[in-house]
Amino acid sequence: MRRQSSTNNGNKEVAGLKRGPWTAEEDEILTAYIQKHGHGSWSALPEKAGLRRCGKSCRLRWINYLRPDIKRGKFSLQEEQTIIQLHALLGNKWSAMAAHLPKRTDNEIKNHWNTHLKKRLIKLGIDPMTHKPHADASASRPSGSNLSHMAQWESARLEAEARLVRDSKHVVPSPNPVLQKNNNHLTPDPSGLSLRPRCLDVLKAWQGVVAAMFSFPSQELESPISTLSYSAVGHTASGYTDGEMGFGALKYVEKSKQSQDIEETMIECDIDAWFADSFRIENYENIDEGFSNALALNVPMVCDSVPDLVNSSPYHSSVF
DNA sequence: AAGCACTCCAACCGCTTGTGG
DNA sequence: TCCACAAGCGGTTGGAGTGCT
Repeated sequence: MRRQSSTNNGNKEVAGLKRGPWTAEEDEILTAYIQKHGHGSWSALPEKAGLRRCGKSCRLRWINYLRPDIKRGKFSLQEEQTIIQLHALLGNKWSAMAAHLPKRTDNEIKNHWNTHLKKRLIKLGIDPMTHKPHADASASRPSGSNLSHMAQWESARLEAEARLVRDSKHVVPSPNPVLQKNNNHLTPDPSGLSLRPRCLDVLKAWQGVVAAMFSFPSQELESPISTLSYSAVGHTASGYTDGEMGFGALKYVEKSKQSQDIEETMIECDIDAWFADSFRIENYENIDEGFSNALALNVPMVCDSVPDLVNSSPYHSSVF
């Protein structure tokens, strides 16, 4: 099943090192060793643990498969929504996205994007890279206006990433020795057990922008498949009254459990409808500009405020 | 049942980045 | 500053699984 390079013999051994699929026995050995000793130096681990694998392979196996805090299986609707939002903001920064999706690995998110979400967007005529309708992209020569928006967007993104890098250097050292060495990285700790890195609060900015875009009456917002209904609250024409980029300007009201259950079933059956509903063409042109503005307004970039996007508040965004 | 086409994802590779001497 | 090594990251792909004819 596994990839075979031209320089090896598939699942056979090269220089005494085994490659290819992991056996249950190998998994057991690796898991037992890490649980007892921690991974320490990955390059030294295989020999210490008695595995005939390279350290890199052990690391990948642990991070992407064996870690006890990994959630496996089907992605929920909320998770998919989050991934799409994050991808629109971050691009192919899978590890950064994984930091916002608890218990999901960058590899898993990447795979899900490439095999499911990307295809659905394409199917709906949305460019998965720009997150804009293909009607715009198909022109292949963006208008001056679009170029301007794209430039603003990219500029804002680069600025945000630079800020992220700066902020990440001030992470409080973790008491976990495993974390200390890597505490200035964007990714979760290698053992994947505790650290949620300081990270860009991009989603909050995004949600603020989206909230601003969808300031029309609630019935227009409501997706036929949404599990929530929204109502504009405290949102004035001149700005936001709650002091947080309009993020709190929309309140969502949970429907009855019964109707929620029914609609969750509908979601399973009509995911494409959700996509279509989520990407209203008429509003798309404003997203990039709005996000730039959000950054210009100095939206607080405190990661801790979004510690757990999926679990803490499933439906932040009025888009979704 | 057999053959084919397609999907999905675990695992690899190569490059980049961080760290220590 | 330079170099070597380790770790992290994103892109890619082989092959098992599944569905269709």
